[in-house]
Amino acid sequence: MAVTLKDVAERAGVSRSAVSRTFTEGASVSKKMREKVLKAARELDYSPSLIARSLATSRTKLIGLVANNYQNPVFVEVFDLYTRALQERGLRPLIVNLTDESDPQAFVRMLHQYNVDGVIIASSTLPQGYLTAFKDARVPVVHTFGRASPNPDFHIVGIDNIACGEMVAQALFDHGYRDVAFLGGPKTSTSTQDRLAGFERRSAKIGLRSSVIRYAEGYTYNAGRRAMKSLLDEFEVEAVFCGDDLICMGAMDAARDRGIAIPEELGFVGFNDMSMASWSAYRLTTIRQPFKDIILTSIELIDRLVENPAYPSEVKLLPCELIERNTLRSTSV
Amino acid sequence: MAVTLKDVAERAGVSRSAVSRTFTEGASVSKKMREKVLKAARELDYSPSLIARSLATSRTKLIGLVANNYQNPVFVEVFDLYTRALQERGLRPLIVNLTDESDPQAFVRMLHQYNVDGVIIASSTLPQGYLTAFKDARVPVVHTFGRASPNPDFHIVGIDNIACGEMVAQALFDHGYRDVAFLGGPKTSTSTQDRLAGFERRSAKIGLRSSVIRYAEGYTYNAGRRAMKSLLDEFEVEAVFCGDDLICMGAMDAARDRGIAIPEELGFVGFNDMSMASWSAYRLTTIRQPFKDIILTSIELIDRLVENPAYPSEVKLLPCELIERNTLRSTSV
DNA sequence: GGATTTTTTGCAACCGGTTGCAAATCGGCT
DNA sequence: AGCCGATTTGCAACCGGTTGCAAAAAATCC
Repeated sequence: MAVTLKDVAERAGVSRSAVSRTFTEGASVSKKMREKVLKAARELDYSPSLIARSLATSRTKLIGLVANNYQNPVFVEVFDLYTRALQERGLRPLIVNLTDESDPQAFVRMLHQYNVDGVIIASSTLPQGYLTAFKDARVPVVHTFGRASPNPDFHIVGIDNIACGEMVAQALFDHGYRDVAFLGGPKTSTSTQDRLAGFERRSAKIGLRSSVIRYAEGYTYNAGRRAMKSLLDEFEVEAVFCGDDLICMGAMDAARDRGIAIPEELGFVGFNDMSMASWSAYRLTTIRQPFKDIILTSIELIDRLVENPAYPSEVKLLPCELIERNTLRSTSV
Repeated sequence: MAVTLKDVAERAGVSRSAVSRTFTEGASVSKKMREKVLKAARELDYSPSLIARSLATSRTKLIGLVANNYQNPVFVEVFDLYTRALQERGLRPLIVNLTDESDPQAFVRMLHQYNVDGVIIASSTLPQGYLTAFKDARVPVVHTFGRASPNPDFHIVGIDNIACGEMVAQALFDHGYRDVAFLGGPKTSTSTQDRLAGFERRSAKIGLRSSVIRYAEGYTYNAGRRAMKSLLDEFEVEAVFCGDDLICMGAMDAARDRGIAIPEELGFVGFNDMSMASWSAYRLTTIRQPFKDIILTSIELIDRLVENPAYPSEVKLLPCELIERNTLRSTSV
C-alpha cells in the first residue's frame, strides 16, 4: 500500500541505508547518491514514516500538552500560541485534557506509551500528583504558569504573581483608593495565593486597607458574579482586585446590575488581559501576562531538555504589565 | 532503559508472543498464562509501546484535528468537547493549527507521516485544497461544520444553515419586526452564504424587508463592531441578524456606543450561543448549535470509517434551536 | 482409554525505518 | 602508477511490538 524505503531503494538501485541517509539530517551521502535517491522518492511520492523512525531512534517529536482550563476563553489564545510555536519547530502537540475525575497515573502512562519527547504542563491549578508522576517516569517536564519555588523540582516558566499583586496594590493606591477588596480564583490555586500575598504585603506597607477577601469557586464569569454579589451584600469598598479577567467581568456585571457605576462608584482591576478585556462593554484595567514569551520560552526549554535531560531545573519569571483602561477612576485623589 | 516485551517474557518464563497476546484485545490466552504475564508486567511496571504497536498494526489511534479558528472563544468549548470525547474512546488528537500561510500539502504529508487513522476537520472556512489533498492521500476524513452538498465527496457533520437562516427570519417577523439587516461573517464563508440564503428566502415569503446586507471581515468582535458602525452610518433598521455571537457583541457595543437602546430601538440575533451570550452585559437571543452532538457524531463516524474506509459518504445535519433572551423586543406587535 | 476436536503456545517473519562497522571507492600526493 | 587517508556505501542487526502457522496441550466424545 504505502510506499516504503525499500521501494525507493529498489527503484534507485541503491541500498536501503542510502535512502535512509538521504532523509536523515547530517548523514554521510554523496551529492550524486542523494540526487538519485531524491529523484526516485519524488517519482514514488515517498515520505518517511515517522512511526518507524521513532521506533528506531526513540525520538517522536511529540510533546505532551497537558491542560485543564478549557473553560476560560483566554486559553484559546494560549492554545493558539502553543500549537503554532510547536509546529513551527517541527514538533507536534499531543493534547491531554484533564478533567477532575481523570487519573494522573493513567495519563502519565499514556504519554509514556506514546513515547513523547517531553511534556508541557499549562496550568496553575494542577494537582501535585501529576508533577511527581512525571518525575517518576523520567519524562522531561516544563511547568508553565506554575508557582516559583526556590529549589524547584521542575522547570518552571511563568510570572511573578507576588510582584503582580504588589503592582496592583500600588496602582490602586496611586489612583487614590484607600479601601479595597480582593476577589480571587479558587483558594487552592497557587497563583491566587501568591497574588493575594503580594497584594497584602504592599497594602500593609503603603497603608491601603485590603482586608476584604473573597474567593470565586472557579475562573469563570458566573463564579465571579456570584462571589461579587455576596461581597456587595456584606461590604462596601472602593475598588476590587480580581484574580482573573473573566471573574472580573462577572463581578462588574454583578455590580452594574445593582446600578453601581464603574468606575465612578467602584473600581476594578482584572488579570490576564484577555481579548475581551478591551471590549467597550468592559474596557478593563488589567494586568497583562506575557503569554507569548512564556510559551516560546517554555518550548525552547523543553527542546533543550530533550537534548540534555540532565539540564538543571530553572525558574523563569517574566515581567507583567499594567494595562490601564477605564475601570479605575482617574488619578486625581 | 525502558522495559520491553522481552523483559516481561523472560521474567515470566514465557514466549514474547504470549506477552503480546495478553496485551492485545481478543487474543487467545489462557487464564493461567495471562495471570503469570500480568504479574511479571506489574513487577516491572511494563506498558506496551504504542509506537511499536503502531508500526506492526499500522493503526495509531491518532486522529488529526485540523482547525483554523483559534480566534473565536467558542472554539475553546468545541475543543474541549473534541479532546474529551476522543480520549474517552482511547483516541488521541494530533492538532493542526492552520494559518493563512500554511501549505495544505505540507500538513497532509505530515499527518500521513504520523500515520493518523483519520482526520477531523473543524472549520467552515477551509480552502478547498485541503479537502482534496486528503482525498488524494486516502485518509478517512470527516468534515465538521462544513457545507452540505447533495453528493458529498466527504463525510459531513454540521447544521442546516439555510434552515437556521429561515428560522431567524421567521422569529424576527413573529416579534413584529418588518425591516431588518443581515450582518454576516466573511462573504467567502459557506456558512454565512447559506444562512443568508435561508434568511432571504423566508423573508421574501413572509414579507420581511431584509435588503441591508453587510459582511464582517472575520468572525471577531472588532470586525463586527466596525461593520455595524458603517451599517449604522448608512441605514436605519429595526433589527440585525448576525452570523456569529462574537460579531453580534461587537455590533451591539457599536450600537450602544451611539446611545441606541437594545432591544427597545434595535434588536439583535446572534449565532452559536457561546457561553458569553448569556452574560448579563449581553443576554443575547441567538441560535444554538448542537456542538456536543456534532462532535460526538463526527467521532463515531470517523471511528466507523477507520474500520471500513469504503463506508459511503454521509451528510448529517443536526437541528438548531433558537434561544430567546433579551435582545429582541417582546412579541407584541 | 484412545481418537478427535478445540484451545493454547512458541517460532519466526514482518512492520519501516536507523546505524555501527567493515569494505569499497575516491581524491590527492609523491 | 602506487600508496595513503578520507568519504561513501552496503551489510546486517536492531528498535518493540504483532500474527500466521504448526506443534503441543487440553478438552470433548464415544
